[in-house]
Amino acid sequence: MMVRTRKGMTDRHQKIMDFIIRRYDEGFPPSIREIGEEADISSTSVVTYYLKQLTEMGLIERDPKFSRAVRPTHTNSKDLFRIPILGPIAAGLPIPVPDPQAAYIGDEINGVEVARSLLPEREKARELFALKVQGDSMIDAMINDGDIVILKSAIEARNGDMVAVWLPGRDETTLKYFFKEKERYRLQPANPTMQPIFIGKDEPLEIKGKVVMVIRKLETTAA
Amino acid sequence: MMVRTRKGMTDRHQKIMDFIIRRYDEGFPPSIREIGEEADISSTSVVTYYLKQLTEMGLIERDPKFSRAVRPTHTNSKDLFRIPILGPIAAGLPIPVPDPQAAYIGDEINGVEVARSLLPEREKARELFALKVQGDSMIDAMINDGDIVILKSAIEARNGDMVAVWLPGRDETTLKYFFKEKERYRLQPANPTMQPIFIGKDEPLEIKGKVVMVIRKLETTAA
DNA sequence: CTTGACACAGAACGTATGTTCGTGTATTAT
DNA sequence: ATAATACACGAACATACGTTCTGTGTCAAG
Repeated sequence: MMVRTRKGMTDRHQKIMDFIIRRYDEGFPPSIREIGEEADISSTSVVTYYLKQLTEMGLIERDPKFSRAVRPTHTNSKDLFRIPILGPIAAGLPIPVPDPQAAYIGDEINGVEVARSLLPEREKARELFALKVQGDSMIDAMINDGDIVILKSAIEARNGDMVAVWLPGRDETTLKYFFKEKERYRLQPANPTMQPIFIGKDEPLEIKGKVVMVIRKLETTAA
Repeated sequence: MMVRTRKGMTDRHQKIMDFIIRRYDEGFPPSIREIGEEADISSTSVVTYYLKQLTEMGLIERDPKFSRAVRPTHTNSKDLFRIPILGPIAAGLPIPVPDPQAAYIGDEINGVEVARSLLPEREKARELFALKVQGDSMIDAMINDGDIVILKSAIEARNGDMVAVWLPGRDETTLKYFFKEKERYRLQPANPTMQPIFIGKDEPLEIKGKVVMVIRKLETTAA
């Protein structure tokens, strides 16, 4: 005897889902009865029946500990990371890095907000920091004065990573693609018309972070 | 008889406020009794007494229509714009522009999420669109293959704006700083080592948008 | 000492809330 | 015809919930 198959995501599921998302965005989650009114369901047990299915589909979460505890599982309004801007990055300056002891609380002046969806998967906000480019010295990395560079803390890199590197022997900071060669490191500019830097393996080279993203804001004239 | 002055924002107000914000971020607003437990207040009427003051201070909002309807007045977690990526931008392609009739509903595949704080003030989401750079032809704009360019719809520009321009006479799209000169337009590359393009005022030139932001995501190798 | 406001407390109350139970119809494959 | 499941319903129930009411203690100023 074959079981009657469920219809999956029906219009009614969708209507309930939309309502839960809308109320979630408003900050006031709905009750079972309010969901029923929205979806033209007259019985609270039918609403519970649908909420159970939406839970099983992984679309909503409920918490039986308190009332009105129903929310969408995935939202895009909470996926906003605030990444601290630790300082400038320029050719002649050492690179600011995060202090692991410090807690960077949301600071309007020295931070940048980035949607989680723009960041690599599994990236944790606490591993990221930002630096603001000062001057034209990063042009070989196709990065302009004023750009914001978002990095992941790192002291090592793999071939092909773009890294922020401090070269103490040259008093120089640079952003380049990193490659290990047999006897040396090659730091390759993003601009293909420019020459790489070669660093002998006996020369000091301090990787401070891997670049995961660059943000460039352009000033537009007022309308 | 002088009125005894109220103490303003006390530790207890702050504790209640922090709890309301935390539960708001979790998507499950608290009840009066839960707030009381958090703030060591044994009476629901005292909680109501404090909530009334927080409301008067403009810090929270309540809705008597339903239970658990208390939320912070100001939050920054809703400031996330989803901007549609309309297609590619490359030198030899015409520029995709928004269809004013179409409604771009949140589409996971063809959109980019941007924090509102990164966008110019007064910018409305509906005026923005994004294009993905295809190929190396925008290098003179310091923009790489794969970068996402966010634009504001525009058919005119002011001096100094970076614009997306389609030149029908040359079958060419370009991103450059725009200047009006006496007899011609000058399209100035972002890279100062490169030469500008001059377009006579009798030549067709179609401005499609002003660049407000560029996002560059870098692939990092898996750890 | 008196007065008025602030801050706090508990009880009572009516309404809101979600779960559980029993019931019914429709669909599907055997 | 049968059995299993989907889909739908209303009622009952215990608990959750916010407001209102009444009361008390403290404090500052006259």
